[in-house]
Amino acid sequence: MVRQPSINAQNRPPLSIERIIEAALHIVDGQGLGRLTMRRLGDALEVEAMAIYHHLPRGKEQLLDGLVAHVAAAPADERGAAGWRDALRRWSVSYRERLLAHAGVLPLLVTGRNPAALAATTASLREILRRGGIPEAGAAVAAHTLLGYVIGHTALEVRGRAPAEAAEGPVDWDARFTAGLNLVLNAVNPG
Amino acid sequence: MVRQPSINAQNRPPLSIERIIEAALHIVDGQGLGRLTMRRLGDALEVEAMAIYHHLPRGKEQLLDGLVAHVAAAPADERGAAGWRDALRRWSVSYRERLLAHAGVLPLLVTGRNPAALAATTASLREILRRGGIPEAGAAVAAHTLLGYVIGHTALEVRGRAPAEAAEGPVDWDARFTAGLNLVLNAVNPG
DNA sequence: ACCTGAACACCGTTCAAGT
DNA sequence: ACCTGAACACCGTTCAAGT
Repeated sequence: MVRQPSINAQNRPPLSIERIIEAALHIVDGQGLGRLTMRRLGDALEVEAMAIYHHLPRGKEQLLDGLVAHVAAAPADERGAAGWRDALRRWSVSYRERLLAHAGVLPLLVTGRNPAALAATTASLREILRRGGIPEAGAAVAAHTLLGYVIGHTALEVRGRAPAEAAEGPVDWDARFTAGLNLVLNAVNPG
Repeated sequence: MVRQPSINAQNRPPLSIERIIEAALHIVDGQGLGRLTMRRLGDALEVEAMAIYHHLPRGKEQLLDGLVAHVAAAPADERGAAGWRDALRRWSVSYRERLLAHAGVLPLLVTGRNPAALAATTASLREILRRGGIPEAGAAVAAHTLLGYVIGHTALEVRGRAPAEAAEGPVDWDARFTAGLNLVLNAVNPG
């Protein structure tokens, strides 16, 4: 008699850290961070939850670290920038877009978790500033000021898009971000 | 025979929302957000966990909303400010101090949760700007730019204070914050 | 090497009951 | 009115076992 392997086991791509992170991000984007559980993640991957531990020995902590790395550390897009000032602008715009696209992981970003991921982000900003000839001390301040603004303003947007911004009417958040970005870019690089 | 009420029930201050929030904040500050559970909170209040629901019918959601309100919405200290520009500075410094003192609730701040709390915060900033004679449109941008910077930079600090900021040596975060704040304040109010 | 199944110690929350 | 105790449906994780 020919062996008949179990239906689910055949021709399935093997589990990998990449596929796990991808599936987790999909759950967070679609249902929120609170609904990301190991069991649900296992379901999404058509696997028992416990199989995940074989690839992420540190369990859920490692999973969340991976989400932070995936969202925060990937290089922001600055293609086609006209000079380094424009590169700063494009970098900020595309970094904000990614944060908004994965707003569910924002709470993980403001934790001590995975500090290396954000170090990589600031490093890429400092590289742009270095190209502009900004001295090292000023570049360190400029990078944190700009990144701080982008992250903080995005956080305000996430809260502001929720109902009941009593103080003012509905806000055009894209325009608001751009206006603030202009102020910060001018401050970081006057003249 | 004289009635003997149970030992625990006598002369205990009755549970109140204020005492509950206070105890919850104490747990978060001391042990982190992840260790704030209804059962542990009950222990801290010398009460069964289920008693808390009598005061917070919406349960843990309402508890977290209360933490956000307590940390984010309280007015920042600007006493003794020499003019409104100095008031903006003092406001920012004291708001950052409070965020750092309760860094464990930062993740709750970057959620859609309790948007009214942050609306109150921006309103207090706009009041200072109004006193400075800044026109309404500019004040709206300035308030979000400044608050965005303060929140975002504080988030960077929380991550940066964790080990392994590979790119640069140990950072003087107080000085870094002040330097960036100077840039932003200048941008928000040139001249 | 990779995955499963049962088990353990926890969660948040409901609900009937006590005082 | 305020709190308790038992119960329910879930968690993350360990560990022995399967293939």
